[in-house]
Order: sequence, then C-alpha cells, then structure tokens
Amino acid sequence: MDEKLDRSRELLVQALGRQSSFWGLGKTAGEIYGALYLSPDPLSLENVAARLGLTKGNISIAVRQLEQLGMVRRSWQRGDRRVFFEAEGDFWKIAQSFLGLRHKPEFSQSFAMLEESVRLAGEAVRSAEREQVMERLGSLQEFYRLVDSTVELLLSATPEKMKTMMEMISSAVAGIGGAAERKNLMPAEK
Amino acid sequence: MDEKLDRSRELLVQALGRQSSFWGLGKTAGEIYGALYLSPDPLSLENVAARLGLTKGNISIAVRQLEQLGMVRRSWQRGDRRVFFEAEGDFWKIAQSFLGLRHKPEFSQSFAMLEESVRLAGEAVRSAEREQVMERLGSLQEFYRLVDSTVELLLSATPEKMKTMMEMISSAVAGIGGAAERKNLMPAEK
DNA sequence: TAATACGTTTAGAACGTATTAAACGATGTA
DNA sequence: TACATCGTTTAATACGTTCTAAACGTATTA
Repeated sequence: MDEKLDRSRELLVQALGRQSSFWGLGKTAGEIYGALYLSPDPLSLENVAARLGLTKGNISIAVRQLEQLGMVRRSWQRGDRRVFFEAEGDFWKIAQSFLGLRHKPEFSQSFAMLEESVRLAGEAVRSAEREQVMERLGSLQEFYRLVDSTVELLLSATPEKMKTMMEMISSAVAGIGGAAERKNLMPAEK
Repeated sequence: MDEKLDRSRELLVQALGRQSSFWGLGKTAGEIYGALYLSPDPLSLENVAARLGLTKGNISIAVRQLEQLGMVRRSWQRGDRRVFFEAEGDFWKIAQSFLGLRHKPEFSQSFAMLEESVRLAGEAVRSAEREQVMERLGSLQEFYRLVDSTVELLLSATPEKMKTMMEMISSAVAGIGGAAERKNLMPAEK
C-alpha cells in the first residue's frame, strides 16, 4: 500500500530524466540517477534495469557516464559479486564537476577558436571591414572572459562555498536587481 | 587578398556553431548567427544560405528560432522585397532571453514535477522508507529553490546590471573562493 | 571441470532531428 | 496577363544517437 510512494518516486525519476536530457546527458542517465537517489540502499545493475524497464547493457553504459561525472559511485558487498550503485547526494558537487568536465572543455575549445580568429583578423590587410570584424570579435572576447572568470571562480570554490556564494547572490536582489522584489520573485524561505 | 579575414570569419562561425549545438540550438543556428554577427550589413536569406552552403528552407527555419530568442532581427530595404537579417550584438541580452525562454520553462516543469512528487510522498503511509525519500526530495527542493532564485535574479536585472553583477562576482575571488588566486586562475585584465 | 551468474561489448534496429528538394503562395515587374 | 523573384511549407531523405538482443569474458559455485 505504498503505491503513493512509488508514484512519488516515478515522478521524480521522470523529472530528472527530463532535466538530464535537457542538459545533454541522455534521458536514461537522469532516470538512473533518480532511481538511485531515492533508493535507501545501493542498487544492482539488473535491479536498476528492471525498475526502468531497460536492458543491462544500456544501464552499464549510462552508469559509466554518471560515474565519470561523479554523480554515481559503485560499491560492493561481501559475498556478493554483483556491483551496486549509489547516487552522490551533494548537488553542488555534481554541479561543479558537470561544469568542469562538460562545460569548461567545450567552452575552452570555442574560446581558443575565437582567439585564433582574432589573430587571423589582426593579420588581414587594414580595411574598414577588418575594423568592423575586430571590434565585434573584441566584444565577444570580453564576454567570454567574464563568463570564464565566473566559471573558474565556481570551480575553484568548495561546494560549500559555492552554495554560500549562490545564497549571497540570491539575497542580494534589493541592492542590485531592483526589479526582483517588485515582481514578487524570490519569496523568502518558508 | 582578404583571405585572412575570411578565414577569421569562418573560424568564428565554426566556434559559434559548436557552442550553439552544445547549448541545444542546432549547429546551423549558431553558424547563421556567427555569419550575421560579423557581417557589416544585414544579409538576405539566400546570401546566408550561400555562405554556409545550406538551403533557403533550412535557413528560413533556423532563423526563426534565432528571432524568437532575440538573437537575430529582420529588416527591410526600400524597393527590395527581400528580407534581411542582422545579429543582436549584446550578449547579455541574448544570455538573458536564452535563460528565460529556454532554461526557465524546462526548469519550472521539472520543479513542478518535483513538488508533486513531494506531495505524493507526503500522502504515503508513514514508514522509514518514506522518511528517506522525503528527506532526499527535500534536499533536492532546496537546491532547486536556490538555483531558481539566482535565475530569477538574473532575469529581473537589466543586461547592464547583469554584466555588472558578473563582474562583481568575478572579482570577488579573494574574499570567497580562496583557492582561485592560488591556482593562478582569473588573471587580471590584460 | 562443468555450470551458473555476473558485467561488458557489439552489431543492428528504432527513433528523433536536421537537411534537402520541390511545390506553393504571395508580391512585384514586363 | 504572364513572368520572375521572394520566403515558407512539406514530404522525403540522410544522419546521428539511443536502445536492444545476443555474444562474450570472467569470476564463482558445485
């Protein structure tokens, strides 16, 4: 008679599957994470597969992604040669490793290309058009640099500090945003 | 003899195509934006298609996305019934509308599902397992709320304020991060 | 050793998305 | 009116990704 609890679980699994897919991990990865996150104890590969109605092979691959991102750990139990998985519960840790492992490299790649682009433009013959291009490339670079600084900041802080930072930012509305409280956004913790 | 300038352009187009794809817009959308961004004047549909080696129909669809995200505007010229496109140059504006139009709705959807999940768990029969679930759902909710506040803050600020905010954050390393300058991250503006 | 229970790998099927080519409607021009 | 030039829509195709089913290798048990 814990049908309600099952539906609760199922809904969260779907929610995380959705988010996961949105952020470029597969839907499955998010669902796996969700299942593990709500399970009282670690789950075996087959168990996860059964819950989500997927194949072992499928889970095997997806779970590796999750491990690499630090979202899932594997564990063992004496006298049982199965592998068990459990979810990392600290979302700040996860956000950080995701930022560092997924976004940062992709970002750096584009940034490098932008720099090369700037270099090439600098080597082109002087012309009004070249100035146009260089100016625009310059703005883009400035933007990139600022985003990059922020990313680095987030990456260099401990998860705890990261959380604190976000809290500071979130409560700084009055001083900076000015419109947030007028719109009745950001309600106080209830 | 502005081959260098062409290569510079091409490289930026590729960089933005890459980023665009990474962020869930098509590669094409980013490439279109890049082409427009570096062009001194607005480009016609066919012109863009020719530059990127794609079809009119393709561009027509992709450019609509970009318009909806506020990344591209269309313009006209007297005595010419062609439509021209030009890129929005303010990245803060773009980041904001992207956050609001793409991320926020998706985020809200998952958040609503999470809340429903919490509700269901609350209705389940009391048990150790239910407490487990509710506690985890609670942490997740807390995380979501904090992220949500931050998003709302960013959305409610003007692009200019948003930029200022980021600058403040980026220069606040010493006080908060503590590790960033040790790691020689965040070099000063050169 | 043989048999069983795992997790992983692989080739192929299924699926969704991006792209094309062609048709279409609308708008201007001879 | 006939014709040409646009942008858009549509049906078909190409492409990449995800998932499955089966084979495989390894470790454990009898």
